[in-house]
Amino acid sequence: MSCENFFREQLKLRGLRLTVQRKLVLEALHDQANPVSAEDVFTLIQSIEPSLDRSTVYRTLDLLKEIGLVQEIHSNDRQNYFELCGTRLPHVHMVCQKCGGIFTVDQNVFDSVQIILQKSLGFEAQWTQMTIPGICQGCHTP
Amino acid sequence: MSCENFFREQLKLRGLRLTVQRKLVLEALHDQANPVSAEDVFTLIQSIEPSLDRSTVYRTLDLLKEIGLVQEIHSNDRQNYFELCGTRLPHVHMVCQKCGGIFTVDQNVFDSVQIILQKSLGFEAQWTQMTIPGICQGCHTP
DNA sequence: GTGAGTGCAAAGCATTTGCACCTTT
DNA sequence: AAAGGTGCAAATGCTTTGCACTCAC
Repeated sequence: MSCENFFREQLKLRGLRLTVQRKLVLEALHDQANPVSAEDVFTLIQSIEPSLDRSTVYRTLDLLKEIGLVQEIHSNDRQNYFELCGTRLPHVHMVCQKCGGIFTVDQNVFDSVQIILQKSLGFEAQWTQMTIPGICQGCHTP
Repeated sequence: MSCENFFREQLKLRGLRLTVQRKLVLEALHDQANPVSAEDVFTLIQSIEPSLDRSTVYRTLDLLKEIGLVQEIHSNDRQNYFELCGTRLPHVHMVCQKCGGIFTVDQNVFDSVQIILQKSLGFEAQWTQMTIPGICQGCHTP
């Protein structure tokens, strides 16, 4: 797992340590196809290491974010989601407001809008860090 | 104030009532140039009507959202923001991840992307219900 | 051995809810 | 009079924090 080596390296760089808990969080994220909430990560690890605490999950997600291994996705439901980055090309998430289904599109779909925002406002949009709400095909015609 | 008439009309349509509190919330929003948090609304009204409760603010904002007079903006700080939108065309919000500044663009900027998502995935995106994270001009070159 | 990291419990904070009383219609 | 609306207080849910103990280095 190249992620883990990179993580270890970055930790050493900062005088931090690679613990069992940190490995578990990284692994849990690595196994997911879709973004997961902190609670999801917590639950996933529960079965392997029941003693792990929620606060450790939060602290580790924060750390991973800082290092740049993890992206936080701001959703419109209360909680935020996390995703290991680097495994795929940058992509944008959509969430169906009815069924909760998650869909993705390639970031380049937004290239034209990106340029408009850039030129008109000087705003550099970060598409990969958000979730587009909407209604999916299945829920649209029930 | 045409907002209030529209509000009154929509309330009647649903068998709901126009109360002093609801008028105050609408008024408070009407006076703001920029989006405000629920707490802001609460504070603004405090000086006029100190007995008004936070929960009433939340309930009223919810109601106004449902009616379509108010748009909710999901920011990156903890709290969300609200904005009266009956007076303008539907618009999309952007939040600077550094300074927290809120910017807006007209919804039609997204027309082309809307069609792409629609045709390729059958996904009907709801642009006005999301917030685009990014870096604003001011924070980009400090 | 030393300081970073953890679990635990408690605190924060924005928001929501249950309920008895009040007010609009 | 009836039903919707409000204030109050308590609860909720996600997240953060303080602290003493533990463990990676």
